[in-house]
Amino acid sequence: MSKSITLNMQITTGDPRPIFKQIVDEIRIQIARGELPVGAKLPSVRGLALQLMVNANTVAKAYNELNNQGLVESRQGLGLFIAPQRQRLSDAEQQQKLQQALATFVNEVAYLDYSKQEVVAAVSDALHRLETAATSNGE
Amino acid sequence: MSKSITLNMQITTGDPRPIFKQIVDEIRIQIARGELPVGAKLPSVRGLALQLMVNANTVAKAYNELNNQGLVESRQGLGLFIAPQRQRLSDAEQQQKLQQALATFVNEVAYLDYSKQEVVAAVSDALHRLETAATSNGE
Amino acid sequence: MSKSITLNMQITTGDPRPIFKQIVDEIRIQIARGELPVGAKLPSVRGLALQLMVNANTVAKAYNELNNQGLVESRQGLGLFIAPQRQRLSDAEQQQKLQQALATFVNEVAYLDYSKQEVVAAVSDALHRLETAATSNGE
Amino acid sequence: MSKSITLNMQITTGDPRPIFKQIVDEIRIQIARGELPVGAKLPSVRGLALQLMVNANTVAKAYNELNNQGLVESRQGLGLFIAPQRQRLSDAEQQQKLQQALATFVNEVAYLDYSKQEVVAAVSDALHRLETAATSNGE
DNA sequence: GTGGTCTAGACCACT
DNA sequence: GTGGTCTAGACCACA
Repeated sequence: MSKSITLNMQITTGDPRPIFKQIVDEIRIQIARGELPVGAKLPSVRGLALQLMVNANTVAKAYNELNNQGLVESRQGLGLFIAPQRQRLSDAEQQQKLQQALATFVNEVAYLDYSKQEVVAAVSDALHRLETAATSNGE
Repeated sequence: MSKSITLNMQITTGDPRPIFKQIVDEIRIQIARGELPVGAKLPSVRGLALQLMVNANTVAKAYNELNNQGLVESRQGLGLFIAPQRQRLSDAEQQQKLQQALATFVNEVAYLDYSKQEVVAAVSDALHRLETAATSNGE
Repeated sequence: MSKSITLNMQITTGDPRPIFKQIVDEIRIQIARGELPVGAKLPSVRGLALQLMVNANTVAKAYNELNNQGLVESRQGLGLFIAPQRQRLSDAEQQQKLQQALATFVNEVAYLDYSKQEVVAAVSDALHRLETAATSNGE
Repeated sequence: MSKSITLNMQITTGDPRPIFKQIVDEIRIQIARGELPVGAKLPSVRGLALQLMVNANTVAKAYNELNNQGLVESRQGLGLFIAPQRQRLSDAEQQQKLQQALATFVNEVAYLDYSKQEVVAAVSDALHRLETAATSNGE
């Protein structure tokens, strides 16, 4: 029996994203960072639901989403496991996702009293914080 | 009687933003760019609803939002007008909006296969395009 | 206000497919046949749930699936609409789906006492029946 | 004591079929091909479980299924043996199995961009490959 | 024990 | 009224 990884994450109630999306995003990021190695077993639906104090269906929905995206694969009766890489998103899709996120962001920020430089700097900062977060709490 | 400005915009159905938000954003941006001068009269709710082919309630909601934010002001029985500048958003509020948008953006982009540099460059580009768009189609 | 199309379909309890999958498949087939024209409005979640005597969440799950696959797009507060075509599945994906279905089928049939000819004839028949079903009840 | 045959097979994790079904199918096919002669002794539950690296209960379930279908028979304390032919499935049952498999297959393929001819050809191919596979690796 | 499906009923944002 | 999300609790197939 292979033991599940423990996910360290938590739900933010102030977050505009629905709970299941927060879970999806967090796991996706941890996979991208390499914190969740291929073949690792995710916590059980019920287990993660308990940990996050969320309904099991909500976790199941998140897991289902990850499954659809090919990031994770379920083995019947055993659980969910991090899937081997294979091209997870085509270049075109990635490009589209980026443009999409970019548009939303710019629309949200355009009318604020910040100069282009200030905004770019803020983005750079935020990305930097994200990268270093991995090393600081990962171990 | 002062004639209403004609708003130069259109609704995108593929857009993840709700319709009323698209309207709010567009007007906000046009104000920020100076395309809508202080004191200018906005189209009537019904007029804009017709022009954009959306429900009148939706336009009303957008106008209401703009009113709450102090960007426009209603004069009894006359319509909505672009409000004079005065500090429209406190520094704290601006800061919060930026952080909020930043978080959403980063969450959306983190797991894509782009380097920090690429993302920052893309943001810079997008902001640049926005600025120059103002001068090119503004007149 | 655009009126919804009425879907003529029904849930089969003997079917090994879960209910939501039956709904997805049926709508997918009707789209493929051209019975549901681009831009047509699907029945509301609650409406179809009533019609099929199924829980609303189940219909919602089916609609969600169709949405993910890009066959349908939701307009906030208005409903679900048949999406314009754009390449819905890459050739490689289609090929893979076919091979997948083929494998399952062959595995199910291989040990039965039918000759290759009989099986092929049966498949041909089944496909033929499917095609003609469109014209007979579609109008 | 008669020595068990060694089964020539392996479990595929990507396969949508549950593991026990993969075992059942594989053995069924090998019987149909005549690779497993009547009276031959199957590996023990534990033995096959070890070989395939799956849970013993899973193998037991597969064996149980084969037993129910009359393809194998257990001799008290000796093990499982390939049963003599006698009519293993009634015509009606065979017919039903075929129709069932057909329906699933057609539902899966109907909305793909393949012509009837292409699908039929693909089926014919797949069946052909199956038959020839028997002679090539059977010895 | 695992995930997957379904029901019932509630709340929310948007139109 | 529309879809989307969440909770609670049930049942099923699989390992």
